[in-house]
Amino acid sequence: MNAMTEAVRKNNDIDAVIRDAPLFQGLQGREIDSVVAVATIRSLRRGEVLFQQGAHPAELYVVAEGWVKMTHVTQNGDQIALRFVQRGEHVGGAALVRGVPFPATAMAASDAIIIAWKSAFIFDLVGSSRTAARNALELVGDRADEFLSRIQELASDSVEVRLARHLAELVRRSARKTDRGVGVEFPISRQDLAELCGTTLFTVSRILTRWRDLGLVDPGRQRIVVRDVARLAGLANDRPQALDAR
Amino acid sequence: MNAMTEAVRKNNDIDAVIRDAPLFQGLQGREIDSVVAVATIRSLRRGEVLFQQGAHPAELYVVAEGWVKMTHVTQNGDQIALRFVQRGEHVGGAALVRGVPFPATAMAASDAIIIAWKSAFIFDLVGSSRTAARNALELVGDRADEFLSRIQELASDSVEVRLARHLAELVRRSARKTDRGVGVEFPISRQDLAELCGTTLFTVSRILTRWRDLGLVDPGRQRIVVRDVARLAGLANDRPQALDAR
DNA sequence: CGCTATTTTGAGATGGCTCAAGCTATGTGG
DNA sequence: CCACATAGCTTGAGCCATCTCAAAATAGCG
Repeated sequence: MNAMTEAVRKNNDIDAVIRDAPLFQGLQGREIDSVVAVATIRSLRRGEVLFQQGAHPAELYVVAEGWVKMTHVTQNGDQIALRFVQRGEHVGGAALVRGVPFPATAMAASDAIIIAWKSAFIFDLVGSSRTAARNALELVGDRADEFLSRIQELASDSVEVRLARHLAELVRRSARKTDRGVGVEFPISRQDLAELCGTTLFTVSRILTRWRDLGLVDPGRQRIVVRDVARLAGLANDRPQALDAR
Repeated sequence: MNAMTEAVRKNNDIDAVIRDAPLFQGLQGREIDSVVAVATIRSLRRGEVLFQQGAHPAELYVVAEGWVKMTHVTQNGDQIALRFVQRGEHVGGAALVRGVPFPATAMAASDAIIIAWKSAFIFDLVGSSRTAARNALELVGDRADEFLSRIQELASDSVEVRLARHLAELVRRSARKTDRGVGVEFPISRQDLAELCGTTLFTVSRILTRWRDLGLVDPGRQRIVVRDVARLAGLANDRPQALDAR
């Protein structure tokens, strides 16, 4: 594939991501065309920060390629990983449409490509399109739902169940499938998993070691492959018998 | 005060609550008048259920008098108290404007008066009024913020800090001030507090006993009076020295 | 090949949970 | 108006999941 066709493929690709983005669902004709027209692209290298917690949103973002980690820092200084955002999803979109500061910092978890729109353009859109306004409400609502399920977890599940659930979710959304199992497709550390589950990296490490001995996962340095998705999902649903030998 | 003037007072009162309700903020003239016109009133006795978790919202509610407890039941069967709703606040409003099932059950925590609107009317309003649409977004966004702060708490504060924070919040919103301190103005059990903090009634009981010995609170059967709001607030901000003797 | 970040493992401490038992307001029926 | 029933609360004892801190092992990377 030469440079030219590669560029064309990329454009089509980005076009598709834009048209499928949650905030733009259902937009028609001129509206969606103008959204595509004014989109800008930027690429991030792993570790680069897209925006900081507390900053005022100036742009709306969608991930076109790669993964972005959203981290919230509490008053006590503890880090919480709110979410890993993948291709097709908004980053910080709920804050932007509400006009409030970002509640978390967004950092590229892998090299990534981000699509961006100036906030003024988005405000116009949401103000003028009933469909976009409804999408904005849904976006924020989904965020609330997600938070509620985190509260449930923290209030009533063990660390092991929480880890199983988040890991199952990550591999469900990941495309890296091998004959040996399904891997998380970006580098993720024990610390990252700990922040996702509200625990410590030590506890995560111990649990992964146990799961490895049971043949559930194949953990590595910044890398995890789930060898038995079904059993992991069983654990995630708080069915301890998922750990029984087969 | 005779029955007639009492009825007039009540009406003015309810009128004021409606006009100040979050979803109706900023509505003008005919719009707000029609909102007032079609409002219906109902009263609940303590313990009565307004709606059940999982039900599809048929009406929008605002509390005109009393308190309503929102309880979410997890898959494991654990109860979580999401929030105690007071006069002027919506109950289940975020679910209604989103058109999703109620995430929690609403039960009167004291005798209460509720103002209600048919959901069709509210959908018309939110669909036709830009102001109401923006208010809906804010309502849902505030819910998300609230949930995020619960996640923070659960992930990084001790039970004692969480209890201090929720109790401080309750008395901040409560109007029952006496010379002996500030009381929560509706009956609230140890179990209720435990559900609010994600702990057990035993742990709550122990902490309250300790606080009583320190002169911080005056706990009773389904009743709590905070005698030193400032020290409690200090605890809530995770400053252990708040417990030092004075 | 050595440096450094990441991970594992160990040992010990502990906050909060569980369960059992007893206590005390409050309301109720006799 | 008393005695009893009951719901709510307290207290005790034991336990255990998880945290903390220290140290060693390992794996990439420059």
